Amino acid sequence: MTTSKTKVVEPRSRDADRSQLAILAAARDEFARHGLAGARVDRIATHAKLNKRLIYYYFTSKDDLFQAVLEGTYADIREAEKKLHLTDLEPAKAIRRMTEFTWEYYIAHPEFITLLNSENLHQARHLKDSDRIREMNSPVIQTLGDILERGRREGTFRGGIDAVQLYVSIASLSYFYLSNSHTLSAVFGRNLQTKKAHSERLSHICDVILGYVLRD
Amino acid sequence: MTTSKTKVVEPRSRDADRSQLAILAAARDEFARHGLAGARVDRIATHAKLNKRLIYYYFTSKDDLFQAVLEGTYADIREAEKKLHLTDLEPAKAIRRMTEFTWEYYIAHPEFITLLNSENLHQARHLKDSDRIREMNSPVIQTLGDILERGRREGTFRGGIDAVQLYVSIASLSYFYLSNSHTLSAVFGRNLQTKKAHSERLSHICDVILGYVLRD
DNA sequence: GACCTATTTCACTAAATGGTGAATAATATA
DNA sequence: TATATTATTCACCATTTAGTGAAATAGGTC
Repeated sequence: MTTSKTKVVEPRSRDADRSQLAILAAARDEFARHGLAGARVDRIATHAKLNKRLIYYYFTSKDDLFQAVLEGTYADIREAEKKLHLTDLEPAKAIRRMTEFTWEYYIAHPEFITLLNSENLHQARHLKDSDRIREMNSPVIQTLGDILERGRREGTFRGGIDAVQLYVSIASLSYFYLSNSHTLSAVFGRNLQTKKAHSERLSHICDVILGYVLRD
Repeated sequence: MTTSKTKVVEPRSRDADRSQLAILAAARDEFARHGLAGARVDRIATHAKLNKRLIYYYFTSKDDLFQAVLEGTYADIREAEKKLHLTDLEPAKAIRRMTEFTWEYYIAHPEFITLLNSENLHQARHLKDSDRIREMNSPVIQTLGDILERGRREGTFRGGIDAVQLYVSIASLSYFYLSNSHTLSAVFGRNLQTKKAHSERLSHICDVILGYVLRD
């Protein structure tokens, strides 16, 4: 219940949280577009509609800001992963669901890919420095292990599959295609970013993953 | 047969070809290490042991130099691909050979990965501008199509496999692992760059690809 | 040996860039 | 209402960076 004064409806002119979020959003976009070295702090300030000095007030340095952006990006994907209820599904369905989720997440969050590429160019320096990220261990590996075990007992899955290897492979097949779509499109002379190409790719990926996991 | 004068052993003090090659080598290293925006022209000059002005004399601009580096990088992999004689092998062996080649090429040429990542960050701008690269079409897709057809006729391969999709998948499984090994190692708390981890990965990749290609 | 041209060095610049000290204004607090 | 604190603006700087004009020099050619 707010008072009837008009002031209340208007956004506060000072709001530390809002400012930080605006900086983080603008920074995520800028780093995703241009990489760490190519990103411009001035441009981040402009897009956040805030004074550049504030960026240093809240985030100390360009590198620290990049780290904060990475932390947010990891927090987001971990959050999305938690909403997958793979345990409810039968093994083959669960693997398919997980594969489709991965594809769709990368499609919906292209900045995730370029940010990770940047971080790997820098040898995961910021990630290693971040306690927050290291504490956010993915629940997916554990779940995937359970599903594989379940499928093997049922007799539908082949045995001896390492959950980490499979997880990396599922990610690979989507990530590489989307990350390198520009060069691949140019080299193959065929646009890989159409709706049709996307659905063909996802279908192929599911065939590869299930073809591997399912017993002959 | 050279004369006995000591002078002959010493390198020529002026040699345009040698200078260009030295610049290209230093540039490839610098771009691979730091990306396009992070690369420093001064550093390239220092490492090439040549005056910076020469870089602009031969390559006009930083972007043009990057394009030249990309051209060289693509020329190299195309050259290596040509040496694969996949047609001599039976289908399953050929697919395995191709998969192992891809893995080993990326291992031996880590700069290939970071350069491609940079180029994709820039939406393949330089590649699209380069007639040289667009003329270098990979023979591998054609060969792969032939192998798939052969395997299907023999009855060992499943039908309906698209050569481009398969090619991309083979590349994906190696590329993603190596490109993202820093963040993956940190997240999983396990070093993915050991000799053992490498051989386990390659073995898994072959299982996935052959599991998909071979008929049940 | 003179001359020409391709190659290389030198000295320099304009603009951009990450970063900062200090003043100022809004808000919370007493 | 006075005061302390937090958030924001302003003006500024030292360096770095891609890029360049012009002079010098080496080596082949006549």
